[in-house]
Amino acid sequence: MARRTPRFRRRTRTRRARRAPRARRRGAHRRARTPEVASEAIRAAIAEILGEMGVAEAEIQFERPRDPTHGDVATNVALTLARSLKRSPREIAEDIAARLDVHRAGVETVEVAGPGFLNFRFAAGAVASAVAEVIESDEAYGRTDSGAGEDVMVEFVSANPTGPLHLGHGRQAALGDAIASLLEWTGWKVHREFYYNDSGRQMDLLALSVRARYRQALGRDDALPDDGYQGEYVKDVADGLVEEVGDRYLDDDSNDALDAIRTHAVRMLRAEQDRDLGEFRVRFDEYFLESSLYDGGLVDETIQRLRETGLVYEKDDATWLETSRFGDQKDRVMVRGNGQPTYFLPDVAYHMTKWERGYRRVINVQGSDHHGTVDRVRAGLQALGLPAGYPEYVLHQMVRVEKDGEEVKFSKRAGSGMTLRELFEEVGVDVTRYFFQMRKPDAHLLFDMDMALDQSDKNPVYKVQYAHARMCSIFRKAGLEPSEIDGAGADLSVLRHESERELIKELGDFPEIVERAARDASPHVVCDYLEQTAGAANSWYHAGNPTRNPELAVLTDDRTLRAARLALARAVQIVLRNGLTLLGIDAPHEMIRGEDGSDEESH
RNA sequence: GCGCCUGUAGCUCAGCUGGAUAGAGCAUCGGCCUUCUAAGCCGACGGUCGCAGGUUCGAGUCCUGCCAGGCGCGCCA
Repeated sequence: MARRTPRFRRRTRTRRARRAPRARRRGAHRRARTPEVASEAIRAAIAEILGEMGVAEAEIQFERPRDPTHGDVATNVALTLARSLKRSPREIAEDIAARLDVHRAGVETVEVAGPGFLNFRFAAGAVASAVAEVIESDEAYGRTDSGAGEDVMVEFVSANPTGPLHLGHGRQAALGDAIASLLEWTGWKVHREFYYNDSGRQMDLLALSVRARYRQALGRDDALPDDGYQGEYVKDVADGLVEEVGDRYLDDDSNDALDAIRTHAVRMLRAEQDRDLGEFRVRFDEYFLESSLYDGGLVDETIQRLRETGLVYEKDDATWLETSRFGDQKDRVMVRGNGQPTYFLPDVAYHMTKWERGYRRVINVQGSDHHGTVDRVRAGLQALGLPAGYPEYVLHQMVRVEKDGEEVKFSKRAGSGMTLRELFEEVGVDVTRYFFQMRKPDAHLLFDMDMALDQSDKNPVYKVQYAHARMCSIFRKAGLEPSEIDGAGADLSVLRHESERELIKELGDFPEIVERAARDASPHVVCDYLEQTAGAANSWYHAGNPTRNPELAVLTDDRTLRAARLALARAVQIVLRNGLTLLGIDAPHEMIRGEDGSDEESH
């Protein structure tokens, strides 16, 4: 299936990004920014009042209260000033509220609440302006330019070509791709890279395993090596070899023959991984081969450069690097007693190329079982003069699959855990991607097959997709293409029902959600947001049931309301679509229930 | 033994640089179909935030110690 996600190459500067300097934007808002203009007016008014009260400088933070009765936006500035002013926060808040010119601050009401919060409520028109902004920005809504076009590399998956991709790789593929997209959406120029460990002992073991299966396939009684690869796929690779070369290597134990077998195996397995990743809709800009480091002399060059630092020493026949000087728990061997380099050395050489290729920011997405290598690699790079925190790491915990309350463990084909393909063929690519993204990387992931196979709104993926499809169904009913709804002539201030206000404020949150998710490399933030927004959209949609509640229906006879509500539906559809697109998940115009558990969608 | 991650409702999880009565989904229970698709909506029930101290006007969030689980501690990758 081709990746339907449009690729936006141009970088867009939103109006908001242009208006607010980056530093202030980061600290200024907590949960929301709706609507920006209004918050800025309040900020200015409060700053002036604080000046009158003798406060030279104070950070005025806004947040969107969880409870709608607390208004549209609130600030805790009185609480933060309590200590320095030696007055109770409540008293300070009362003072500010009394001095505030409500009209000039652009709000309808201000209230002091709780321990000293100032709660503001906007006029309906101010809230609704977010709808116009969403529609106007369309595919660019949610994009910002805080990355300023700088280069960043995201390295992920990086599986050895020794077998099919398993679920850990799948989580990494989904996470890495989403993190890369988040960076693109926030103005970074992203390079997606996959590093292949195609040298070393595991490759030898693979070649020996294939050779054994190859000879078995030709009727010879041969045994797998002790630590050999057990999966069925090794037999497929061996069968492929038989097809290609017949019995050429049946009695040939030479290194040349083994090299040829290894090359064949790597080619086949890489092709299989590429197929799996392609169907999983993950693409890379570059595949970097470990073997190229050796071929290009970079491993030798790296050890040479390390020696020049004076941090290298010989002990027990091996060559060591003083990585403990840079925070590693102990020094590490670079070259073994037998003259072979350990994995550490090409790892350092590889990461050095990232720096030398110009990437001043690199994010490595890896399984947390590799966290032991983090300090080591960083130490090696620091020895060569690179900065201490380079590269950044996103380490994700393991995946567990449960079906009917029981853990699913085995895959005959892989000889171990379930493969990525087995999973997404059963539940669909959209569901698999979403489930891998909906938990923070730090957390263990329980993949609930029962929920994944459910095709109702209980399944969070479908809940979001249904909400999107519902908006599209309104457009169809109205006889309009989505793009025909531009909201231009609509009087949005008529959107004053509580469910509408809440929904609009949700939509206004999206750009900040994307910023935050990108900053924290946390796609799950987007998932949570989409589920919440989809829930608000579904509530609004159902509240407007034309039979039971005709006064809230979108397609009402009142032309003004109809135009405004169509615009809102359009804004909802845009935000849900943008969020899903960002996560690499389809935003179908119509949901069609599949017979076999796989979802079919029409567009 | 040392290091990293995790511990929040029956289950799966949010909770961003400490801020208002700790939130969501699932499950359970109770309402609601002449529909812009009920593949749904509305409501209720449910929590000593692992434990014990500390910092603070204020702690799920920060600090210390302990307990439990996962992962890692190789001249393996």
